[in-house]
Amino acid sequence: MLTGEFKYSLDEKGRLNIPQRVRQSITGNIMIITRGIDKCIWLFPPGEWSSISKNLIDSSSMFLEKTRLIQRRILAPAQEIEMDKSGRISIPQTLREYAGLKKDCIILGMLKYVEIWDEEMYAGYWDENETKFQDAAEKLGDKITFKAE
Amino acid sequence: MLTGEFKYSLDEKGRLNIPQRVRQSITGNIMIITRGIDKCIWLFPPGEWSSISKNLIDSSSMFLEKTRLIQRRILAPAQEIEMDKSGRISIPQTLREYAGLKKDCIILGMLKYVEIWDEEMYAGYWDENETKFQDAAEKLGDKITFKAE
DNA sequence: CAATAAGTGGGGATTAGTGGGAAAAAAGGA
DNA sequence: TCCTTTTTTCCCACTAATCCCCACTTATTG
Repeated sequence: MLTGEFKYSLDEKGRLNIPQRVRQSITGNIMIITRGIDKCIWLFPPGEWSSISKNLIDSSSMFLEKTRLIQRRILAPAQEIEMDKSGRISIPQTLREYAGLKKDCIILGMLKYVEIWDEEMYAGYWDENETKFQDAAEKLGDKITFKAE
Repeated sequence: MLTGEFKYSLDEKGRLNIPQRVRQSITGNIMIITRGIDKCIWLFPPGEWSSISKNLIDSSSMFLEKTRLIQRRILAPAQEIEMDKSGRISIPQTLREYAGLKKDCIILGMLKYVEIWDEEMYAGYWDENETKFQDAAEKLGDKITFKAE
């Protein structure tokens, strides 16, 4: 899956175009859509999803609280969706509400999956988290450097 | 059983539609309905229910308190219900009260079973548990990663 | 600037979901 | 017991959502 940050709009019928650059790295026209962590939607190619969901299911009994939390939040909202011939998806209503999608959306290619944000929510996310990001970056400082050549 | 998160309303006659996506993964039109853990209702396909209920009964003696708790809470309230021709169910009154169902309901496909929540109660559940979920997710961080290639 | 690729909009058919009337069954009362 | 009243079930009709397809517009490339 490629990376990239794109801006597209939901049309009148609630369809969202997936950029060609992202689509070309997916085989077939099926994706798995689910709630992300933070107020965004996650889109997985079927293969990636099955390995993730298998990990989530493996350690699961409905009688454990932790299992129910994970299942309800990540696993349950997952649905297979199809991209139409021109590469658009329809986002299920509950997910649209969760992510607060109105019209303008930001689509993020995350190598193995895709995130969909409402544009304003995404701006809000960075307003709140820029500092945390700076800290996280600081901690990477020791590990990640350009090697002298 | 498929996953998916859906929003439907109880109608005037107290009927609730089960989404086509969920129905199509069930053979026949019979389901077992019972109290769930947390303020929701559980719906099982007959096959799943018989293995769960057998587990609950087998590993238990009525002389143990813990058994009686589980039996009264999960096993006893269970009833068979039928879906009508357009795929709706009528939810028994005691269960409706337990889950606080008013009008708008959230239906969660949980792979092996289905959960039914009152919409507001479900929102409340996440208000209370979002932090617990974030912790649980954070702990999964070690286990669930994309393998370097 | 022409040719091709990518993205957008919308009409019409089909399916899913909703509401409600009428028949059947159950409950209640004299 | 028999009649009335209420509840449940069954079915049909209407509405809304989804899907499928095609055509138009915009962007990209040589």
